Amino acid sequence: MRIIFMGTPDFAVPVLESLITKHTVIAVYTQPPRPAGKGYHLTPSPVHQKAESLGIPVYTPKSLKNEEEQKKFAALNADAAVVCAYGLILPPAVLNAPQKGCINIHASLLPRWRGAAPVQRAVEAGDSESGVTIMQMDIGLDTGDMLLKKSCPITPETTGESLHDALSVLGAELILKALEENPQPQPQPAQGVTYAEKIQKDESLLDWNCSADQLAHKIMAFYSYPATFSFYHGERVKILKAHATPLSTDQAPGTILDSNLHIACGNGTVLQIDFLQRAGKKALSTADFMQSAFLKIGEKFCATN
RNA sequence: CGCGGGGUAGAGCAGUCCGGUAGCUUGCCAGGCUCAUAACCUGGAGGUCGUGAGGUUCAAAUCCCACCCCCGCAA
Repeated sequence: MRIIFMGTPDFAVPVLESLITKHTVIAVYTQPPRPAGKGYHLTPSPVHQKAESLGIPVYTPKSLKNEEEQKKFAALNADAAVVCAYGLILPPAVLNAPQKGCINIHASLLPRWRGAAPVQRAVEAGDSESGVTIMQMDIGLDTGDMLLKKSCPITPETTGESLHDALSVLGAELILKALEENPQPQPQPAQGVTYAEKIQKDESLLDWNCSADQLAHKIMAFYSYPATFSFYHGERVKILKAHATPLSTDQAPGTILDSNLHIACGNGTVLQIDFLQRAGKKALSTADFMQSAFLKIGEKFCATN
């Protein structure tokens, strides 16, 4: 089939790679290059870079709301458009242009976690499974009829990053299957709808009054990006990985209980930090980190500097 | 030219301002002791101090120059 691919971040790259093995990708739509990285240089998106290296024409409109872009899109005369974490809203004129419409790869088991950050929200909520849904796009936010679905377990070791990578691969497989098998579209259930809000910057700051379970979920969900953090003697420390323990304590939340970095949390629960990083330093395991005398037992992490 | 921190033993760091024997903690090896709450004692191995037959100097981890790499913020 002649396919237009629309995607932007790393997550979408395996999907593009997968598509070109069975189909003709006639154009790639992606977000315009943005300033990024230490030098603040304009950086093309991961999908942009991959498409260029594959010699596929790349389009980077700021919006698809104007008629001119919509005509350009329609003129490509595609059989279908595959959309994966593109980052722009598709107006009806675009949704209806390809013969088979626009097909979306969404990183959750819909209708749970519609929206921007389904991967992190699933881990943060402590879900025991996540997955990928292939759906026929309609005007709503991730409300289209479902074509295929496949689940993937979430364990205490699952991070936002590891789930992201797993679902990315899963999505790349499923989209081929969907295009090949033409499954019957099924409406999403009305029950069980939740929305995955975009991750806000201030969410990364840990509140030690939460339970160890909640904190562990959030810490793992936010790894490796944007990563959670706390303050210790005014210095910013990223808490990268942790797990809840069955222990309990009467120490104040945030207190460092021992050299294994057991930390007192809300309601006397205890969290163990496994992986952390000082500002400007490398990320270290707890064992390595504690070789320096930086953190002292009995002192505490704070939510402010 | 967005702002900033860093590269010294396997790991984590001090030393750099103010040049003068390469230090600390931990890990590792050997021996001792016989121990809970990071066990302890003694001994030992282990380093081109990111790179440059660079510059300055009697002397450079330290001062100057160029380059490479890692990371925090911000996006």
